[in-house]
Amino acid sequence: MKDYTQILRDNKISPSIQRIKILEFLDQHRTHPTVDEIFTSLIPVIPTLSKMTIYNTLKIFSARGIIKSIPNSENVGHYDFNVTPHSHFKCRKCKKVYDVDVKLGVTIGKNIDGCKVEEYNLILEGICKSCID
Amino acid sequence: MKDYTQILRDNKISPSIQRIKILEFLDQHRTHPTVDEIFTSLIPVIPTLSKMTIYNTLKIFSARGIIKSIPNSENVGHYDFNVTPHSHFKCRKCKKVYDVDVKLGVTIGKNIDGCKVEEYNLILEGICKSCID
DNA sequence: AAAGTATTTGGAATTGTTATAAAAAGCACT
DNA sequence: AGTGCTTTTTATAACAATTCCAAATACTTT
Repeated sequence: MKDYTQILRDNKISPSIQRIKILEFLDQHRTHPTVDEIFTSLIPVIPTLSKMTIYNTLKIFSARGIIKSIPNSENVGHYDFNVTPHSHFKCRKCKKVYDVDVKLGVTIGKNIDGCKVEEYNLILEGICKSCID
Repeated sequence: MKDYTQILRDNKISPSIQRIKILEFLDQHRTHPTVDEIFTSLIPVIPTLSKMTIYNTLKIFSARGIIKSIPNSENVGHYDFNVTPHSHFKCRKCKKVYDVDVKLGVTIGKNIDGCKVEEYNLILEGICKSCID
């Protein structure tokens, strides 16, 4: 079990129970949860939890680079504990999202067409292994 | 000037004035407009236009592959007339979005980890050429 | 012209997010 | 332990994007 309190302290974020639980949840659910999913999962643990706290917390975490929000086409925020460069494959059948590693013609920090790349997000869509069979 | 009526007919979509104008607008504004932007631009042209029509139309166009919606992190739909494989670079300073061409380790139709890739969206973020200077 | 189908429209409902201000919790100091 | 101060959480209201729905309009076919 990771020391989430320490992760927060390392990032100069005071480790409230809410923040610890949200971080723990994101670490243990790498399915890119939404605010709503986090809320319904944690409300039994912290019965007074408000969605506002989750929004605030996720914003702080993102700003500190502990997590990142991932772009999508459904107009709902999705969050990822995994901040190391990687890509996502979304299955159009089962709707699951997989982490994949794809070679890119760019790297963080490098330039392209004179533009400095600080981050990238690659989202692949199609039919996943288990749905093809 | 392109024949938007014909494009619609080719895709078995009956060419109403609303649909023609929306398609024309997307073709002539490659800045990935939102529903709101389309609405405020077209309301002088079609004074009775409703946003609902735009939502409907964009959904039909996307389903037919005439346009595509592009993923983002702001929870607002953005649409692109350009459906050929290409990537986007978003400047964190001026907020402009540029079309860029980046080499990918995947291609549409090919497989990765046993998954069939039907589409990809690569969004780069950073500082653009003109903002670096 | 009439009937039937497709499209558009306006308004209400829903959903995700943000703003705000009060309540609660945490902390330092005596 | 109690007072003041700051931070965090909470509930409520406001807001924005989207969807739902039913009526109105336009378009076809006869």
